[in-house]
Amino acid sequence: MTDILTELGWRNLVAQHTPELPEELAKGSLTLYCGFDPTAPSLHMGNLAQIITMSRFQRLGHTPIALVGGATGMIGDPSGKNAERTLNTTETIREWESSIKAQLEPYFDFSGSNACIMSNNFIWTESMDVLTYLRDIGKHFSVNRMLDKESVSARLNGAGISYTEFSYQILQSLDFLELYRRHGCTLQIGGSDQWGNITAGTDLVRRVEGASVNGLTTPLVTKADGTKFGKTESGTVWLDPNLTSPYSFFQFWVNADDRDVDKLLRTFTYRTQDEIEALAVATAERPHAREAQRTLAQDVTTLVHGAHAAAQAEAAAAALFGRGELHELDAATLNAAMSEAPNAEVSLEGEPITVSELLVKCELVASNGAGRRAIAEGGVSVNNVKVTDEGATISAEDFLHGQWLVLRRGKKAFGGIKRVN
RNA sequence: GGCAGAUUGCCCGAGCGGCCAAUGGGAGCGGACUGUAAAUCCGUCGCGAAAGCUACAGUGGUUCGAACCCACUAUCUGCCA
Repeated sequence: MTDILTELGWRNLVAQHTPELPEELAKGSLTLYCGFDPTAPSLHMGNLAQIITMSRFQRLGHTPIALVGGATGMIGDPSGKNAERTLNTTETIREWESSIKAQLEPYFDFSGSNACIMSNNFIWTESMDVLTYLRDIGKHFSVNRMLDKESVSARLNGAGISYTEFSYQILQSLDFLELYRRHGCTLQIGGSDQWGNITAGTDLVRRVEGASVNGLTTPLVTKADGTKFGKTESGTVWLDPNLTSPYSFFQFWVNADDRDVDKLLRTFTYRTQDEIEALAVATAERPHAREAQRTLAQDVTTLVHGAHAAAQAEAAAAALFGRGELHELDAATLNAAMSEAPNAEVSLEGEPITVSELLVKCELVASNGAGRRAIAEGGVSVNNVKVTDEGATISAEDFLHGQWLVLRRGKKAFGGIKRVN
């Protein structure tokens, strides 16, 4: 069986690890954890990278603990933030907590000898009193060392930091200690921005329990063009299908830059080294075929949204971007494809409706004026036929199979208009 | 606490009584070129079909007329305590 460090190594997924980690791993399977704070209603791409990393450990026999940060999420991690965060209300956090817990579950195996454990740091912090916190935990932290952490020092030289956020590293360290005591957890993983918090935890466990525990971080996923990974023009790419549709999710991966696709395959898929190297060759030799991007999109969409949704998203993309005539699509395929794309319903009664109004309806443009402009620029087509008249209207005959109108803006943005009468 | 300065459209940043919906850059969007890529070039970029409307931190004022002048409020930044 491959060992995990070799596996993570060829995938370029190791940024840093504690020196004793290889030795510890050589002894056999261990229990590890990664925390997910409820700072939003859904997890996103950055979290997915950690989830997958953890599941790679589980596949190789280690026991993962998925920790929901019900407590830490109430404090706010200063790492990577240049200003104090606004605290969310307790009710909001409790809500996000449960949706994130549900979101994490499908990625892990909850049976067998190394079944995944779900936990929540709220369990051990909720009833802890201030004096216990200060005497039993706080006593082990040197403020001098806390100030040295990058996440804190950056803020001291900038916008400042509240005592609340300053304490974040203590709470996260407490998690490691509790998980060590409760489940024998000896490894924490996270993104490279978590290194400071992780080592704070290994220090605490050493001081309190005299035990040697480890940390490992993965490199932050970056993009070749310097923009932030996991974002599109319309914002964060979420794992929740209600926030980011499976179609958009699929498109996000299909559109990956050639320069990034190899790294993304290594990070986000379970493909073997041979497969990924073959895809890199394919990209170099036949870039227009986009085999690597297609594989990536297919794999990750299947992982997150299931095989059915992935197939639908791909079929929709094939229908919309394909060379084939839209008129030749059968009703079922068309219906499936259109349901995936942003769509709106329209009634043909009353005033004839203009194409630019329809563009607004399915949110392809921000305003009527922008719609007319887009048409004037030659960037709009209905059923793959370019619209030339700014004031163009549509009629019953335009609807494919009597029910769908395929709106396209530019090359990549599609929208469906469904006739309801 | 005192003194000085700042606050402009998604972001940065000009404008400093009429010619300002506001120069420039970035992002975004469209087109050409392509491979649902990158780079490049061109165009576009408050709302409205238009008349016009809403905007230059907020509120009030001066003026025929204000993003620009005045007062107060809020926030931020320096300098002095």
